[in-house]
Amino acid sequence: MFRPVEGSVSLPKLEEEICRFWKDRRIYEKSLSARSGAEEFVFYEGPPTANGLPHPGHCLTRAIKDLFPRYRTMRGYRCRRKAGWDTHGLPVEVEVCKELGIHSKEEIEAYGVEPFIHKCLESVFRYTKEWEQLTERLGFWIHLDDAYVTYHQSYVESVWWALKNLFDRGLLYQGHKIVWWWAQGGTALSAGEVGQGYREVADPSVYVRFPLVDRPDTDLLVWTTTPWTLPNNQFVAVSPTSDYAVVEDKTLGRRLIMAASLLDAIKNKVGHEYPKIHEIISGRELIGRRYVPPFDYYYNRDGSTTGHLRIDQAGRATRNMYYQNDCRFDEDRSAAELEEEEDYVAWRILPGSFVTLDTGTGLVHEAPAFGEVDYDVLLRQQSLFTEGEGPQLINAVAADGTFTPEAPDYQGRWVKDCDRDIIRDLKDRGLLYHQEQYVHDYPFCWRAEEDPLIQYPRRSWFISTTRFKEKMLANNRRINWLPDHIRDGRFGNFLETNVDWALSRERYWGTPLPIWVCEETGHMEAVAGYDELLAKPGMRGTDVWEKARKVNPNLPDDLKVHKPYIDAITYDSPKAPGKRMRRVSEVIDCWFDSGAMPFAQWGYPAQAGSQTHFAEQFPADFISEALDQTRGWFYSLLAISRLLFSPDGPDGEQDRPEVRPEVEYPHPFRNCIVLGLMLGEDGGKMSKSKRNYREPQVIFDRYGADALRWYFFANQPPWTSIRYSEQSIKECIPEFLLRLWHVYSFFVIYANIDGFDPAASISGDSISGAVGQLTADVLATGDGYRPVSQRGELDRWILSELNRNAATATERMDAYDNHGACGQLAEFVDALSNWYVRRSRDRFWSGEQSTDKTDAYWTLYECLLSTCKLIAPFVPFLAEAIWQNLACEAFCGRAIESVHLCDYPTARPDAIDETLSGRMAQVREIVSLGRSARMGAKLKVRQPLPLVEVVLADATHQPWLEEHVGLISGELNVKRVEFTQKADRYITHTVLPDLKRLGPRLGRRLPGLRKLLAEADGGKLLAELKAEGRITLELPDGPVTLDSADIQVRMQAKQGWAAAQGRSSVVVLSTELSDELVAEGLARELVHAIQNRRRELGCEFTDRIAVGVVTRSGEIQDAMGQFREYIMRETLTVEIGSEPLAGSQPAELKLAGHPLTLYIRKRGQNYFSGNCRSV
RNA sequence: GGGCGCAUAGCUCAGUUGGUUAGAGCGCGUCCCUGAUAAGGACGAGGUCCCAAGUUCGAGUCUUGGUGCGCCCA
Repeated sequence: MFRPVEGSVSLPKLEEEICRFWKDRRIYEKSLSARSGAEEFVFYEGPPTANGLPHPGHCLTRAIKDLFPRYRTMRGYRCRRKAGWDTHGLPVEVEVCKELGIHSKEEIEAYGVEPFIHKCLESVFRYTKEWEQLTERLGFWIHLDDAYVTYHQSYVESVWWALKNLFDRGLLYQGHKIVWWWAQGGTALSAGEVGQGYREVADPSVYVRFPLVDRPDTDLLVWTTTPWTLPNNQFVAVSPTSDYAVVEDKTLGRRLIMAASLLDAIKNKVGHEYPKIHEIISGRELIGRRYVPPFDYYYNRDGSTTGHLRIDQAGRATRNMYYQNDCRFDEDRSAAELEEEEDYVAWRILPGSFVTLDTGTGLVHEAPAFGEVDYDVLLRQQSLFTEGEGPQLINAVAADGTFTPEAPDYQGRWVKDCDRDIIRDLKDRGLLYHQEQYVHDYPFCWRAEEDPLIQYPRRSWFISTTRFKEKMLANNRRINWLPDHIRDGRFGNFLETNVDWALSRERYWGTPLPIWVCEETGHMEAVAGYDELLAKPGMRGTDVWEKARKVNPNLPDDLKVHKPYIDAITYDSPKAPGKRMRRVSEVIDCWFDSGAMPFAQWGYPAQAGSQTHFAEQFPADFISEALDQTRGWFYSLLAISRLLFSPDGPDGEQDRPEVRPEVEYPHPFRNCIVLGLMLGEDGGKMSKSKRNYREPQVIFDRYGADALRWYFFANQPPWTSIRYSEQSIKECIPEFLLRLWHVYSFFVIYANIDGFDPAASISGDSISGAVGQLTADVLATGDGYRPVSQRGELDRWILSELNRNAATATERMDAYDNHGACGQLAEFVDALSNWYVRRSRDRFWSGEQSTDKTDAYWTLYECLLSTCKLIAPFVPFLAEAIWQNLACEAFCGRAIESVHLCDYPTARPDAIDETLSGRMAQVREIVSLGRSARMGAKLKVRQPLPLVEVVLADATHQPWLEEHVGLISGELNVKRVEFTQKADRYITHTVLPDLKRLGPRLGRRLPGLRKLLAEADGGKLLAELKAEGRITLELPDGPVTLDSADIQVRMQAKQGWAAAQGRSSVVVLSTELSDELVAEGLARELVHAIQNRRRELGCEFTDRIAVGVVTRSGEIQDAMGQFREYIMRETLTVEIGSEPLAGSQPAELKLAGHPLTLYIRKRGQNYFSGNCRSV
């Protein structure tokens, strides 16, 4: 006996029970231990931050992260899943600041760094409980107890190890980074914060003359909207591919150079006459020309300074780089001359691909200190000179936003306030050509609304990633990205434009940058561990941590490697006796933390066992996150891995520290599913305040986790940006989950009625009686189990479908295509429910215990068991629920205790019968057409018809079909099915060309042939083809000969028949009704009415009834007479009469227009026993 | 401004190497079934495959341009 299945199932309730079951029985752990020694399938968890509540997007990520490990485990791999938490970073600090009602760094320092990071720590784990609950409820199996945590000492030390490696190899260096700077607050703002503060403002827009050095009568006309940056001018950039005009300004009496296309616009603005254009020259020709900048603070000193140019490997001096690959070389110089080759360091014209010609003059003022693009220009220039001889960054502005003594005229004044005076000064000196207001968006501090931000250089630490660009690209090319356009698109492009990784952050809550500097000499050392630090000579400062610990004994030990405690630790400088080594103040970008997880999750290399763990779990086979991680985690993983774990370093690296393991590309991940972003129900961004999505917990409570999972997996490929839809989640239930559930419930009902009990006859192994996974081999030992080849067509067909689907689902899942796999599974469940069970119902109802019936049970049982396994990775709860009943409970614990410990079903090729699939598809088409024809003729299925005639386009399967007309006649309620070849009375034939074949052969003659065939008499052509084996058609440009493979025949039903046409057949109904057929139809109507009444009266399946039908209709009386037994059998009627029944409520009805009164009375159940159908 | 992606039925989405009649679910309409039953099923209506040009015998599919939307970066 199987445990009876409740008809209306509450999936959420069921799932919660299964959650408990998995936990109690430690099924996840068992799924791992069962695979000990097996090949590893390596999964990396990208660590989420638990300082906010999880939303539906996180559910998608976590669902996908669960699916493939589950699947691979069932496929025989061992897949460890270590959870992780990202704990550092600015977002955490911002949350805490919000909480404390503070904002600036000064306020944080006033509050105290120590209590501040305690708050950060608290905040990071605020929602851990919610995250863990969600993880478990969603069925995401992962080791939460064993999670790696980025602030833990072992993790931090692992990150330090990596940084020390980079530092010692010269790949970690200090440089400048241009940031959006809030001068009044003394802090840089993150991109997100800057984005919030844009406002439209009017700034001065000035056109300034920069005289050329070699042509003192000619000026560059330069445009800028930040006059205050002019004292720091270092270069002028032009567009090398555009034309520039040299014009005479009559009013001024000088020549001006400006973009040719802007000439008119400028002339109109200024109102000057330009009587003559002297010359049109390309921007390229301007490059290298020197000019005199408007302020001489630096020019006085360095205006004539030159530096040696760098000699490249080909022995060429490179100067004035136009573009990356478009340099000017001095080819005809000798080596000695090249060594001497020099150029002026600054105040030259340079190429700039960023120069646009929509506004301004086409000549752009460059002040590298105050613009990111400008700064890149400086870096590029520096790279052209021998180390140390190129242009240096000049900066006459202090961090508080005031001019330094280097600009004595404006010293001590806020830069923006100086705009007016600078303009006046230019005017006085005659350099100002034109001035106006320029309205544009400019960022302000989101906290102090009156403070404009400025771009400003800050000392910062960088990792030399650009030196690995080609190597990262090579690695990237080997990664299997899904969708694959990420590889060469978004991610590849990002790598192509790689800039050195700005690693340091002037913040508080993060992994401290492990670099100690000598206070005297500036000598620097990287430290890879806390113990290493303690062992340094003259180490002092651990007392700060010890004191804190005494005050608060609950402080986690891990905090000691964080600010402010780590900052207190100093040691003796090896370079200057008596001086101290002190840590730099910065923490690092938290993306470095998460990108280090492949090794840092194990505390590699210091932690015991980490070497082995790392070697076994690197690289990952599979990772998945959403698209927004392209420049985040995906990049940090790849960059760090490439810098550390490949044998070849950057060009020129020598004596590189040994690192193991060194791994072939791709690493650190081989397959990566990039998930689409999830939108709210309204198509907008998901937002808590807009309430445009339903919280995951509500979804779990209403529909369950399987519904949500199936919605994610089956509705679209995972990289689609989906619009989250509660309705769609809900619909997954009837479309898939409930459909399967009903098949399962149907099986259990009838198996119990018929006493189908596989456990009774399957003994399992001789000692324990274990039956394991109840594979087909095990089932084959059961009573009455017959080889599939001996069973009927329907059974063979569904088992063929089962195996076909197992094969395809496996193939799809191996290719990381969950959407394709789900399509297959849904199709199978549909076939099982809507064709196999539907067409087999009679077999299960039949009274006697026949072989055919037993076959049906074994077939359906096997299908259900295999389906459980097939769907287990997708909808683990439903799969488990069915498995528990059909396998575990039925076999009283002799079966394997969870479906998730089973092997994924593999297809048995011998069970797949493609021919049978094709035939059954044809049967289903015929039935569908038959129904369509019935609809057209308004003949309901209850009315039996004498005959249906089927015209097949291709008679190959006809003999088989003739043997299986029962499927058709049963479904269509017709007495006879005939296949006819002489179908001319019903149909006309159209002959169509096979385009795929004829297209290449006929080319442009094809349209002519198509026209000819469309107009021809199809029947005649076919007759000719049959007689001759080919047909020849006369086209205007010559004859064309076609054989049977060149054409396709389409049939069309003629008017006047109850017919319907499909791709391969036409179905014609015979609509002549004999009296007997009409009577039978009436009998079925009566059965229908009685059954309805039974339901209304609340009869059980097995209840027997007495029926009274009172009617004056002779037709109904006749039908009752003729089909008395049929009616009684179908409705479990033990007495039927034409009189009212005492004590029963009469029901007034109309049957096909005939009025009648129906009386029904329940009878005792003890008349019969056993199967209610076997009357 | 640059990069990437998306645009197919009222809605949410599929659409395999270009091929004859572009599909599914929901919703809608008509109906069937009523012993899987607070389910299930069939049939039908509904499409300028965003627009334009090109390649081709043939384009939802390939190319180019445009429009709209999204994301990332400036």
